[in-house]
This record gives sequence, C-alpha cells and structure tokens, in this order.
Amino acid sequence: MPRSLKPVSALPRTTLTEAAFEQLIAYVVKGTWKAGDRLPPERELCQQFGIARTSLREALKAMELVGMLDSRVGDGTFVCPRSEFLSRPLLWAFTGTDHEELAEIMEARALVEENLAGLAAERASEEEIARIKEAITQMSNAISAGTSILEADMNFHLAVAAAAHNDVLRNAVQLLRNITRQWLKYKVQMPNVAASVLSRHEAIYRAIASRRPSAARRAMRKHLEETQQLVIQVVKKHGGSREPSPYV
Amino acid sequence: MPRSLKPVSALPRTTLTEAAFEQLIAYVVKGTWKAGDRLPPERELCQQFGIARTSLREALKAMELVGMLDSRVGDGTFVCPRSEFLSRPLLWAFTGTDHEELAEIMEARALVEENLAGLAAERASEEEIARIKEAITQMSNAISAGTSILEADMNFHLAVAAAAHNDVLRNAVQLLRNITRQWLKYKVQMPNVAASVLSRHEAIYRAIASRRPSAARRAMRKHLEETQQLVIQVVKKHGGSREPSPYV
DNA sequence: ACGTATTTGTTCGTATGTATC
DNA sequence: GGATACATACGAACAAATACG
Repeated sequence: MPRSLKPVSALPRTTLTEAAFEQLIAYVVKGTWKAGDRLPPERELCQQFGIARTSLREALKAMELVGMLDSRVGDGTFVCPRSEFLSRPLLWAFTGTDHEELAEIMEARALVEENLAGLAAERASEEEIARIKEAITQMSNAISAGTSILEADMNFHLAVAAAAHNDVLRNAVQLLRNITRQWLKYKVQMPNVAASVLSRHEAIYRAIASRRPSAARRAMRKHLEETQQLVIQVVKKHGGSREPSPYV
Repeated sequence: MPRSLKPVSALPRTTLTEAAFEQLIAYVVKGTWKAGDRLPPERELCQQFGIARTSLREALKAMELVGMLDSRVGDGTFVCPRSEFLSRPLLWAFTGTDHEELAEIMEARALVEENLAGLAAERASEEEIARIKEAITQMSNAISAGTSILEADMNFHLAVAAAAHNDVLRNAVQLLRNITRQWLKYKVQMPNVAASVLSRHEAIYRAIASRRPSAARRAMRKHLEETQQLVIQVVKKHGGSREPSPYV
C-alpha cells in the first residue's frame, strides 16, 4: 500500500468548533439570521448544537472577529450587516501595505469600475437608472447643505455597480471602496472637489441613461483618473500614515 | 455627566481575545511568521501573551477560519500561504447567491484577466515573460505525457497576472480561478480542448512578448469566451450541482 | 512495529463585570 | 437600588491524534 499523502488542508477535518462554524456561517449567509437579529444565548446555542460552551465560544468569537457577529456583554450576540464581514478580512491582507499598494488598489478599482460603467449602460433597468440619478440628487443636496458628499459618492458608485448586474464585481467594488474610504474622505473635503465630482457623475449618468457603453466607460475612467491624482496629493499631505482603526 | 452613547461598533472594544487576534495578524502579515512556519504550542503562546489558553484559542480559531493558520492535532499550528487566506472570506460573499453566480464569476474573471493581459504587455519584465513561456512548455509536456493540464493552465494565467504588476488584481484572479477550479477541471478533460487551450495561450504569449497590449487583450478575451462556453456545457452535463466542499 | 512524548481538541466548574428591567 | 441575564475570563483535567525514537 502506498503511503498516503498528507493532505495540506484535510477536507473531512471535522472538529466540533468547525462544525459550529459551518452552521453559523450558513445561518448568517443564507439569511436565516438577518442583520441585526439577536442570537440565542450561548448557553442555549451550545445545547442546540450539542457541544460544550467553550467549543461554541471559539466559533462564536471567531465569527465576531471576522465581523459576522457582534456580541455585547449583558446584552447578547447580534448579526452584523453584510458589508462588515466582506471588508474586514481583506483589510487585514493589506495591512502592512502602504504606498505602492494604495496605487494598486486604486488602479484595480478604476479598472473594474470602468468596465462596470460600460456594462451598466448595456444592462441597467429604468429603476436602476433612477437610483443612480437619486445618488446624484443626494450629492447635489449635500453640497447645497454644506455637508459631506462621501455617502452620496459611495451610493452613486454602488448604484452603477448594481446596474451592471454582476454581484461578484459589485462586491469587489464595495470592498475596494471601503478600503480606500479613509483617503476618499479627505479627498472630498478639498476645495472645489465636490462640484467637480458632481459634474463627472452627471456625465457618467447621462452616458448610462442614453445607453452609450463606451461613453460611459470613458467618463468613468476620466473621473477615476482624476480621483487617483487627488488621492495621491492627499496621501502626501497626510503623510500616508494609515489610521489605526478603519473599522467604523 | 451625560449618559454616554452606546457605540454601534465600539472602537476600543479591547477584549483579550481581540488583542491576541491583532497580534497574530500582525505576525502573519508582517512576515514575522512566514508561510509554512510552525507556531509555538498553545500553552507557550498563552504564557507569552499573558492570557488564558481559552482566550488564545478563540483568537487562533478565528485565524483558522479566515485561512491564515491551520492547526493539526498532535502536530502544531502552521501559517498558511498568502493565497489561501484571501479566498475564504470572499467565498462567504458568494454562497448567498447561487443561481447565476457561476456566470458572474466567469464574467468577472474574463474582465479582469483581459485587462491584466493588456497591462502585462506593457509592464512585463523579460524574466516574467520567460515564466509565461515556461507555463506553456509545461502544458505542452503535459499534453505529450497525457496528464492533466490543469496545473499548467493555472500557472500560465497566474504568470500573466504577475506580469501585470498589480498584486490586488493578481490575488483577485487567483481567487476567482480557485472558485471555478471545480468546473475547469472537467473542462480540460474534454477531448481536443487541451490542444486548443495551448494554441490560445501561445497567441496570448506572443502578443505579450512583442509588447502589443491591445492584441494581448483581444487574445485573452477570445480565449476566455471560449472557456466560458465550454464551462457552460460542462455544467449542463454534470447537472450544475455544486460540490459540497468549496473550502479546498 | 511499538510506545512514549507532544500537541491540539473538548469539557466542566467557577468567578467577575456589565447591561437591562 | 436590586434582580436577572449575559458575556468575559481563568484554570484544570482528560481525550484523541500525530510525530519520533
């Protein structure tokens, strides 16, 4: 009998904690437990799962650390919104990485969003186009009111991504934007930037609404190239030092 | 004194487990512990950290969940290669949406790889071009030997991605390819497919080696469109049933 | 081939601090 | 203020799997 190879990561590695993972992840991801829902107390859950509380806690804690759950003493354990646990783990992967990888992230974002804009021009429903316009109105209002346009900016780009009808890429964009959010925050506070962003968004919107994919791509590309330039300025100004806690 | 607001996700929520978790991440990400390294035993580590073994274990389990560490009973805990710990969290994002998911993943992959091929034609070093050629030779040998071309196929696309000099996108490609690996496996077993793939790869290689970005993009696009068609056939044939354990 | 040491897996009991009602 | 519910944390012990002489 040939000596069996040692599996690098064994498939049937079925520890109790891991089994609890799969259960918990399934509940969260499939939506049995929705965002904001409160889980049964640890002492109940471990009875349901038929494992000791310590084992369950390891799974529960792990889920909390990756951003799927949030437990508060004296209160309970709650399900986090999807965007949380999508952005956190990837954040860690880029933790040690500063200047060069910021450029890479921006490039990746520009590349994906450019293509999404093109797809959106081909595939967007009327409703989705309306939602893009809403984001523009929201930004316009924010400028009038003198408040931050950061949220409206995010909404615009996510609306475009949604209109492209590809959830994989939409998630990727959301991810990359979350990572760069720190720097974008500074960017949109710079003088005259808000108005410029608004007009770029309007150009992109017009191209999508009138079903001109290549125009939409060009407009998005131009917009993100400008953003890239501004962010580089911002990073230089703020010393490029990463803020300690991006988990907001 | 005004009653303090309850923070939705507290920033300085400093539990011992969380502190240990951040330490562990830092060690892995900064490279203090490299891929394949073995960690000190739990009982030593928890002394170093000054916490109980239970608390440390919760952090270790979280690391394992995101794919940064791998614990084996009787052996020890080891650091996983970097490529591993990017795939799990993204997998969760996709498990919620099943139906058109495969098509979306393929589309995303095609889109990213098309652009990477273009970038590779602009940026590849001689060494990187040589590595692409190596992958082609490897596939040629595999065909002659009658063995699977799956590995050579992966190597080729990763070599192209590496030559594009954007680690973020390279990781994304690796991720998406890992996810579709199940289906690609069937594809490359179909008759005549291997030879066809090889000639497509050669075309892409020539375009990159001769620094023609748009030709490289076209060639990659064509190749992946063919792949997409074949995979759709394969899925129909195999019933499209998802295999149970994507955590490979 | 066997046995022992090492290491993770699992459980229980207990004490403490905090939030909610 | 008091009672209750809950998470946080520690330590000790045994089981099971693996590595190595």
